[in-house]
Amino acid sequence: MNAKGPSPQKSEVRPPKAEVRSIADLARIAGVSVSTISRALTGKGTLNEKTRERVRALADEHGFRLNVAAQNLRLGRTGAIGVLLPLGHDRGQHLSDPFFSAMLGHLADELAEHGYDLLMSRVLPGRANWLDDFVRSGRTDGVIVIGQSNQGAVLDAVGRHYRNLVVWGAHGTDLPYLTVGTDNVAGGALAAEHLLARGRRRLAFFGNVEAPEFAAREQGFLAALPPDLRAQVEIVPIQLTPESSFAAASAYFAAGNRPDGVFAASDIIGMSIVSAAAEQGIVVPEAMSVVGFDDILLARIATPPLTTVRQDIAEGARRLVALLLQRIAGADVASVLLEPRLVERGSS
Amino acid sequence: MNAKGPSPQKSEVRPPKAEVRSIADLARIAGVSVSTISRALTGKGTLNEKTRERVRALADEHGFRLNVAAQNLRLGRTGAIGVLLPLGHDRGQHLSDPFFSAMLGHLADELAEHGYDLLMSRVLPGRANWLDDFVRSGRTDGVIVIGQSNQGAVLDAVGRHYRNLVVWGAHGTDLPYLTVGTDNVAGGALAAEHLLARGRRRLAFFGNVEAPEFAAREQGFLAALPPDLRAQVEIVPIQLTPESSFAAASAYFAAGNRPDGVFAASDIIGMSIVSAAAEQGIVVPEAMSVVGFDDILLARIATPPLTTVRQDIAEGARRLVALLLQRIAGADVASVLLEPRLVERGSS
DNA sequence: GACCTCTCGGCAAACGATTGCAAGGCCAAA
DNA sequence: TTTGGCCTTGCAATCGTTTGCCGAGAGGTC
Repeated sequence: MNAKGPSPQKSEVRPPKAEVRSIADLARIAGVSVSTISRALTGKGTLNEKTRERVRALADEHGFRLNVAAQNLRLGRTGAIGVLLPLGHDRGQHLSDPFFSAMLGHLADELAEHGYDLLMSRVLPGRANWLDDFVRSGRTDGVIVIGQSNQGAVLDAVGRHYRNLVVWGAHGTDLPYLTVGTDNVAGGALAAEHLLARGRRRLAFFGNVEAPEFAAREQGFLAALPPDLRAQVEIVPIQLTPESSFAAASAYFAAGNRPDGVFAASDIIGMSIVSAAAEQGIVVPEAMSVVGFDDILLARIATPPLTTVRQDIAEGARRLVALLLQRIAGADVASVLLEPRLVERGSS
Repeated sequence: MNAKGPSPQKSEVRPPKAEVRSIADLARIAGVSVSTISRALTGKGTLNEKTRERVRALADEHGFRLNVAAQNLRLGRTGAIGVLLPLGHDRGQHLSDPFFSAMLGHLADELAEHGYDLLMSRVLPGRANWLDDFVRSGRTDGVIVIGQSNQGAVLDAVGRHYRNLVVWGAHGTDLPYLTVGTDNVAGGALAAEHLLARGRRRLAFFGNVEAPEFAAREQGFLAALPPDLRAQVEIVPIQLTPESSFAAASAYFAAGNRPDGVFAASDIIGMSIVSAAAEQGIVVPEAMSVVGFDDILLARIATPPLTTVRQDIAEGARRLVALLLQRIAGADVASVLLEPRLVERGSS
């Protein structure tokens, strides 16, 4: 149990001396009024430096911290930002995709840096009011939705009367809410150009085009192909979970389909394809090139390492938070479109 | 933008009629007192059914929802559970492991099912008081810590005076806090037995033994080996991130080491090893068997699919939440130890 | 018609903080 | 000694709910 890494530094963790639950309790002990305590602990207002020090020491001694809930109620804010993941018809579906969890991690860091808590909520299916309900409950000062999924209508409706809403996803025209997202059309084009440059001609696209993000990737992919090839591209509808995408890919190859170049709408789908292909004796990259999308951390340690269209998740998270906080502050801000980048690895 | 999947069902999302911010506003409009509004909307207390319906309709009409913050303040609770991930000296480190994100997703579901929000917080390194501070701020009704990491001392100190604390991790004796975790020693033994059964004799363990979870896996692994083999096992210290584990594995193989059986302390490490081995021309599973730990979703779609010691994450999340809520309710509960299971796949 | 019993809904005090306003203390200048 | 000004700190209202207590009617019975 000996700490070897980051070890305890500042002060010791110690048990409280007496039960001090509110500033009123502390005021009694200190022999001052509650306002003095408040001013001492928040640092707001003017107060004699000695008094402030004395109160702070006393608070420390009793292990007292201001109650954030009460503070927030009084200040008319919550100090928390909601992060919502729509489309969870399968438990764990979205979070199973490392892209989402990476995004979540970066959002947590970024929000923490700005003093906000991150209130996470998976959205259960079927409730049309999920977003409206969440917003109205007043639990957070703003909302970040990761992925438009097929919930465009809901986002539109809420975005029209609720301003503190930022969505990760495709950049539509005239959306009533802010978006931050990768240029999926450009990303699809990158994949197409790369497969063409590798001499691939029998092409396939694997992805679920119900979601606007994926639809844009497909569209960009097709648009960048010469017309004769474009007409022959096979579109394989596929779900996001590893199991179902693996199963679909297996079935596809087992049916005798033999494309020589595949663009997968996500890295997870890409890895499923590689794995399914291997089982059918199709060797990647010799017999078939596979290009993914996202550049999740695991893409590098896949076997073979996955060529992919990289989205800068960290930058995305930074922009999402920045935009939202500016909007909360009342600033006038615009949506952001990030440029994707092709990362060539062993799978193509 | 046409919704195809779960489509809007119940009521329409609509803008509010007038500015109704508090039950006082609504009371004025309805011509009743605030208590009546409260009773109508919460369903608590007795109220004429007709009045209740009338108030509810009016609230709906104006898009009014009770302010959760105020409600919680009054009720002396927060309605939120904190989920903390310690040891984040590398941004995104822990969340990059699908194990953590899967756990997080299941926790979110499980908590939502019990009416709690999930307040997520990555813990920044170096602050010895991180947990104490968080607990004292009163932002949540309870805390779930995912992974003991090297923070045993901190957990001990806080656990002694704060009861609503549950930790995912190793099951120590006489810990002052509740734990839910897999029997890591048994898991290590499963891996050892499996490698022995495959006829492997030149064994290696890859993992970071600073964390008690991993140390227990190593210990169980070693204990299950015959003494002569045990003495020859190579212990390769390795970090959790994909990049660093891949780099370490690469260096290890490049140095000419050629074990024929490897036990990796996590699936991510296992996949890194397979990938690094492939680069050096070591064929898995023919020349070397690899066994991972966790059974993350991706283990199935790895190439080759990864043999691994499965932890039941969903069950773990369920137990974590159940234990915490029982404890919050004042019940007397005990820590839980889950049995791991070996899942044989192509990598061994 | 008087009295009792219910049922319904209003009053007001909490929950734990923040903050505008003003009172009191202190010091220096007159 | 008086007065004015500044610095420090206290008073009390407020944020939006919940809920114990109690009064006012309604309805029933004799």
